[in-house]
Amino acid sequence: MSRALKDLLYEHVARVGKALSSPKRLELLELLAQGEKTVEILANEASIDIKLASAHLRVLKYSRLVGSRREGRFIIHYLADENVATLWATLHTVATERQVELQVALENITSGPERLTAETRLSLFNKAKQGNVIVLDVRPAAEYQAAHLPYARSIPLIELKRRLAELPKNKEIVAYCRGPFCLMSGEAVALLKKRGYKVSKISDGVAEWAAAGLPVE
Amino acid sequence: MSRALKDLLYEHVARVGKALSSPKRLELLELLAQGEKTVEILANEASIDIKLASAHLRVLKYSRLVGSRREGRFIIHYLADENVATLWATLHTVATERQVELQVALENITSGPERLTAETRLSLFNKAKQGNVIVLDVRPAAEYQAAHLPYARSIPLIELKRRLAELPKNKEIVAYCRGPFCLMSGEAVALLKKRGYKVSKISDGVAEWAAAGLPVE
DNA sequence: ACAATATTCTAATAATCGTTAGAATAACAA
DNA sequence: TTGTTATTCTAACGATTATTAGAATATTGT
Repeated sequence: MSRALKDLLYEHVARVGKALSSPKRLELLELLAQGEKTVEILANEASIDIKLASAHLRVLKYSRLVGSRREGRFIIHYLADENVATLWATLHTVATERQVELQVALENITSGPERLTAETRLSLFNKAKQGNVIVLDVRPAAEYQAAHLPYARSIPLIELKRRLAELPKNKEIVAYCRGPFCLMSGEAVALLKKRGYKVSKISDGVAEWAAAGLPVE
Repeated sequence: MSRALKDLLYEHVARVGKALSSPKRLELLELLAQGEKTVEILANEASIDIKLASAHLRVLKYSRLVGSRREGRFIIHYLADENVATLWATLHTVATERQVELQVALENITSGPERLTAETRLSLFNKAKQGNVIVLDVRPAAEYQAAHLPYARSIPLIELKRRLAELPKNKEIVAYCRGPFCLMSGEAVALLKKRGYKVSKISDGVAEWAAAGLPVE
């Protein structure tokens, strides 16, 4: 009967939904959207036990959102394709739009109500192209190498203090990191502002940027 | 500490993920994407008990994907906004792309490998505009009224057999229903083909059509 | 062959979720 | 007021999931 078929179809989609139903798994997905990683790195970044990270990755693999391959002694995990990053971006966008509590919580990170529009993104892209603004990627170097915003320059947050000389004080700087839930760009802005730089931040990461239809490098 | 804040943020997004983690809730979401409905209608369409539908709706309301209002004796449930329908479309698209099992199961519905492309949609839109093709909406009349594809004509599947005279045999007919998981357009095609009509179907529903950036009426 | 490393697999427990049945509520109709 | 209808709320059960600890596996280096 057709009911059994329908149930089967929704069952399969729900498998993906289940993968998205745990906070820790979402955090892992966001991390993987920055580039492929080992379990250890994922566990450290998400502040959880390696065994727990492995268990969550198993669910993500079962839903086919994440794949893995062995490389020597390490097992590398990665997003199955770019659409998975887009799904994550769509999900957190809808969540932010709909949940006032989430908006309130986000205000602790974003100084203003900085919802990026198509124009904001495009104008940033053009200013970066013409060299009128420095787009600053403060994520770890490996993530910058995997993918980054166009014309972006990499100075990881941990190295920022000792590499201040690389940044000019007269030019506008726009910092970004992993996405709207990442605190790194906020810390970078705080540091740079104290030192007198003209700096602001955007909430986009590469996933959000790409989901908006713009190119990444 | 920042870890607590991060946990809170992902927690809130996961609330939306949880809403998407049950097959029945997904089916309810798809039904609501066709237009607002009472619990009784939702329960009947999804083949579940009213109490169970009500319980699932409570989860959907908690995640803010669904809203409700009282109208006399009935309580009407509806999607919180169009982005929720887009989220559903994105979710089942990614699921279908990633899960071979789902693709196999879908082959029982779709005769061919009919992934709609931007060109397919646009060419259908233009042909419909010029009257070269009849776009046939076989969903219940109320859902057609809530929203339908541009230039579409409504003949609900139940009425199709007795309203055959309304359809010309020399013109191309393209049927659609609620989306890729809905069986109605398939049944309509089977019926019409047997009677000698030039008929095919598309897997899009209004949610998929709108998510692709095309207009609905 | 043997130890070390990175990670998964298995098992166990507590917490959460899906589902059902029965009581409660809110609007309407007699 | 009393009954009827549509729906939610509460309580309960078994099924599933998150998390942790310990054993097992695959690869590398000695």
